Amino acid sequence: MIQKLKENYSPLFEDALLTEIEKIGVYKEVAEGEKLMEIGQYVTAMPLLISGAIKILREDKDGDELLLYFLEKGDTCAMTLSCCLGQTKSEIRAVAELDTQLIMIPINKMEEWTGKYKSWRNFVFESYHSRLMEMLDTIDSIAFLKMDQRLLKYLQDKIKVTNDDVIQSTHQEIAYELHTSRVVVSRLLKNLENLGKIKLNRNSIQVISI
Amino acid sequence: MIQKLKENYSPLFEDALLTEIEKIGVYKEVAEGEKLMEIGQYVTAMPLLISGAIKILREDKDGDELLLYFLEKGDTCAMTLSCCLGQTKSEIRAVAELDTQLIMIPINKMEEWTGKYKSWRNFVFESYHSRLMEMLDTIDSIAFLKMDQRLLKYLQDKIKVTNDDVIQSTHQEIAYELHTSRVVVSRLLKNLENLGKIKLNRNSIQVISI
DNA sequence: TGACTTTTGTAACCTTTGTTACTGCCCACG
DNA sequence: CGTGGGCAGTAACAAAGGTTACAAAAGTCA
Repeated sequence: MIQKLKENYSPLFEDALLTEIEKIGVYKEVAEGEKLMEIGQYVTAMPLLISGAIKILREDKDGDELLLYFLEKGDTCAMTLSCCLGQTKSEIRAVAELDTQLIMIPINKMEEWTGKYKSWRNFVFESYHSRLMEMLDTIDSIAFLKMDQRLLKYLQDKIKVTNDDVIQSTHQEIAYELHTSRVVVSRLLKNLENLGKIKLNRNSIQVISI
Repeated sequence: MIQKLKENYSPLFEDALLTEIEKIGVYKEVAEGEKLMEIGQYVTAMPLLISGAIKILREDKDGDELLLYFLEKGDTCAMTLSCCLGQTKSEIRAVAELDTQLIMIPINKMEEWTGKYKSWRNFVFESYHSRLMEMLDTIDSIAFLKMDQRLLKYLQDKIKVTNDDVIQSTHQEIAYELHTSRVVVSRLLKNLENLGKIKLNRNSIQVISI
């Protein structure tokens, strides 16, 4: 664990902090598709990502979903931070997008470390900053873009995060994450295929050039 | 200034911090409609709101606007915080919604105070939390609600922030903030009037019951 | 193989939202 | 007092996206 920790967080954290993380943090692996956090659940630990990716989803009262953003290695979940400190319930759902390795830090260390370690403080602020920027980006997409543009952006984000130009998703799954209907996604994907930007197959989409 | 500061932040901040703020902070008044921050501008100070309200707007590359949320007394701007620490440019526009009193803190104090004062740290985290929650709320609105619901929510937020059930806005101004067209706003407002929820007048909307 | 399920393609239609165009109204100001 | 500019009402139309329905293709499994 300490090995992987250092690979990802070593220039960032001072040694004393790394040692503390090693002592207190709990190493965990989650498989693709596994749920890490559900809406309304109490938050007891915050994750530091070592590898893989986690998608963060929002849901409204009718059960309609929307993908907010992805977390990748070196990231942590600002929502979790936020909820920890406020002792409130989670506002989001977190699902592993890939097989993921992470270290869980119990929340009671949060307050202590933010006082004690400057590097931790910077990390936490940096995380908040990143997440705010990602939320802004999400808002830009849903407010200013039409569905075809949003879909394109979705495909781009997906291949970036999985590092694979073949996307293993059904149209229905994409529709959920963009909060639209399967028929609309199929329609727009077919357009993209006709433009030669993608190649459609059952359960997968090969991205050619977008 | 110290008077007003204490009224709003006294239970929150320890005395030593209040004294520092008094020494270093710059008291400022901005009139309704005045611009406090423009997109792309560098951030050199963060505001602590004493009274009034500030609206935070996002703009896309075509100049289309969207209202993100309001800041009120006791609030500070997490975007500013965020930008300060990262030394980056502002991603948002800030405009006074009402006549507003605030104290500007130079950003170089940020890092120092977050290390030194626990109460400041909590305040900053609390601010990030609030702003993240407001961003989530904004996302919910634009992703899950139809325009009529969004308009209703807009009117509710507006009367809450101004503490006045008469809204002094033109349909065009509302259209900008919701990122839609004037005709659509007029249409939906007329519906609300027919339902007896509001009374329309030139340059103002009287909210009766929503 | 054959029955069944899941996924995708597509047409037809509806609703919501955006656009254009024109009208009348109110108000400020010369 | 009249005229010009900003504001609001409305109709007619266009475009985007959502819904329903159905069929075909692909996979699954007994």
